[in-house]
Amino acid sequence: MKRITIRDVSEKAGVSTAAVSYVLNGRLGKVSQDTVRKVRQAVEELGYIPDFSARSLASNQSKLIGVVIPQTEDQKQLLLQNPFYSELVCGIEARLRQSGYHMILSGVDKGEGYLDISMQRNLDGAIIMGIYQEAFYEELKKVNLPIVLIDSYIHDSYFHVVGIDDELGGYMATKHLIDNGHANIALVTGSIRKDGVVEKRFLGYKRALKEAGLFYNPDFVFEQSVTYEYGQEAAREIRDQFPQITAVFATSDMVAFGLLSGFADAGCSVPEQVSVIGFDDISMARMCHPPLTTIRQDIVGRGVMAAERLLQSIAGEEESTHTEPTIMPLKLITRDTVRKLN
Amino acid sequence: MKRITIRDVSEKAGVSTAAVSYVLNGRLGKVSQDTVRKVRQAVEELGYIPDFSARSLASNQSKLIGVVIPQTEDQKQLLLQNPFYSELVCGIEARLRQSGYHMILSGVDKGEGYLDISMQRNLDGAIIMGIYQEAFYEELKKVNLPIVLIDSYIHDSYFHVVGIDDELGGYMATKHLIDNGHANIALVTGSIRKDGVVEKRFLGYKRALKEAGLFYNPDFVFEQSVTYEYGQEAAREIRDQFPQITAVFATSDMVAFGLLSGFADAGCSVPEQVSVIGFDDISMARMCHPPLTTIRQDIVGRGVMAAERLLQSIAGEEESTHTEPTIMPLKLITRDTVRKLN
DNA sequence: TTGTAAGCGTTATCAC
DNA sequence: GTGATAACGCTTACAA
Repeated sequence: MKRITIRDVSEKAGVSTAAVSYVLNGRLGKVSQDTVRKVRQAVEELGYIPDFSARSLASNQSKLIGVVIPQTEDQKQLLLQNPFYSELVCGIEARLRQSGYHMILSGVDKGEGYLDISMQRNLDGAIIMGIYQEAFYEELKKVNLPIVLIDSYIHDSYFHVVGIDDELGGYMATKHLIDNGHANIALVTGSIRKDGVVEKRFLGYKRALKEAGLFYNPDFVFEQSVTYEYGQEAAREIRDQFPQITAVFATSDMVAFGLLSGFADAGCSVPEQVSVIGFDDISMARMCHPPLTTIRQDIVGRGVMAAERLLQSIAGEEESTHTEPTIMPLKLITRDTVRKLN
Repeated sequence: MKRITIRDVSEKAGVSTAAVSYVLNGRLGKVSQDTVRKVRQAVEELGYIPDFSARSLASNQSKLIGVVIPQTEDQKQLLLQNPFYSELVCGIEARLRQSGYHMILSGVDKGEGYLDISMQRNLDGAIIMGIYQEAFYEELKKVNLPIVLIDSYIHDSYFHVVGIDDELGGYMATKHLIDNGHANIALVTGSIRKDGVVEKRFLGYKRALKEAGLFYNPDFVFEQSVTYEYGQEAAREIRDQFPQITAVFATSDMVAFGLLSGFADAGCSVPEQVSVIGFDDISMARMCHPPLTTIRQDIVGRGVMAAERLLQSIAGEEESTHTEPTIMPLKLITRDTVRKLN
């Protein structure tokens, strides 16, 4: 298919290439109504499709957004199998497409940074999920690109952040358990890293405990990885070693599923013998058995919001809220895995 | 960050831009060892990063691959929440990145075609998942781009296809049920469209029945949509209207999950009172309760293979197998949802 | 308002 | 081998 260029259009319309470019870019103040009409018609008849590479080269804007998601531990694959990330991506893509942007979805190889791809592709912005080394963020700043961070508590006004109040979420979950009469509450979680989302949820857990006058028992926190398998394992441990535990807060739904399965295998029924509450409300949460009580964050909405903020930033609409993180709401979703005691 | 261009490099190295370009593109036959060394050093010192937009403009290759996945019915969001697609995407991305390609992930809006984006971005190739109208494929051909189709039984040698033997899969699933003593076997599925994967699975179902000398009862096929909700609904109907049914083959794991839940709600236990077999073996299949017996297709592997074939095609390594679909293997995964009768 | 033309960073074609 | 230099398709001063 031979490419139709702006020159072809200009000839057909009997105007200059500049005029065509103006019309195409909506700078309608610079051209007459008549020209607009002629150009539009020529574009239509010729089936003209602009070349974004050329546009990017000339104007330094690519309409391309980089979206980075974490990878599996072996660095071989994206963590897209984790519904949390795929839902986020759904939201992002939907919003971006709506504004004529496209998304380059990728992981970032260990060691290698993101500088290369962002320069190579002339990205207009980026959305970064997950947590990385300090150096990674430093490098990002050098590119001087609008960037939205998701899941990061980095304290740097350079970055836009779309987050949730993880501490509150942890508190809400634990409180719900307490409100239902539970006192011996375990926490099952991925590794608690300083300033990570998990730490915040952990803090919320402790706050709820404290507020209720309950003893915080470090033995009740099971910390390893955010996987289904670890949930299973933790369930086994809990049953074997701490029969007094009547409820557990999993800091991610994925882990909660593992718990459900682990408890079932141990012949311990949920919620009759042990209650479980998750975090995230991924779509699977309502599909598992029994349906999971959890703290919902509107993940897709968060993706949309991230894209939204990025787009705003690109458009230069840096409001006063520029540096303040956007905090998305949280909601307790009561389903069938928490039982009221007594 | 000021951009370092090939010109800066050429000056620093004391050679022409052409020489630099040669070195960068590995046309080492055209330059002396000495030049290569000088260029490499200058690139290193300057931290040169090529501009793919310029490269794309000049050479018509973008190192960009379009990946299309279906959207939700309201056309608002990608169907990435469906683990089948997200796993596929994982495989594709991993393989592409390994070869220095990037992926633009998008849906395609109804009515609108894919011609625009492929021309705009100068895509080097595309991987299309899902099934579309005939016209969509015709349009794709016009772009004259290597294309790999997943999940399509389009009979057109223009396209590369990476598929599975859906008919065989349907047969395997049904046969497994029959081998376990079941005779009244329901089929729960999305809509059976001519030449769609679902139809093939349906055909396999019938073949297994026939081969076993079993009566094919149209009342036993529940055809609507590939969703969890429909699975639930179908379970209810089956229980209410056809108590004689002892096993059901769901043409997708997602539907099978719905069945599991629906049966449980109806107080009908799986596999004691009714057996269920799914299709796909998405990662959730081993996580649900009870773990799902299903037909596994290596979804990630299929994504890798799709990318692989696309890359080959781009490199011009059209082997004799060019036009023949690549068929990925299928495997019965026996877990806990099928019970042996008697 | 409109058109001309100079880039943007590469690649690729030629002479040398 | 090497180095000018003309594309590639578009945007954008600047001039008319």
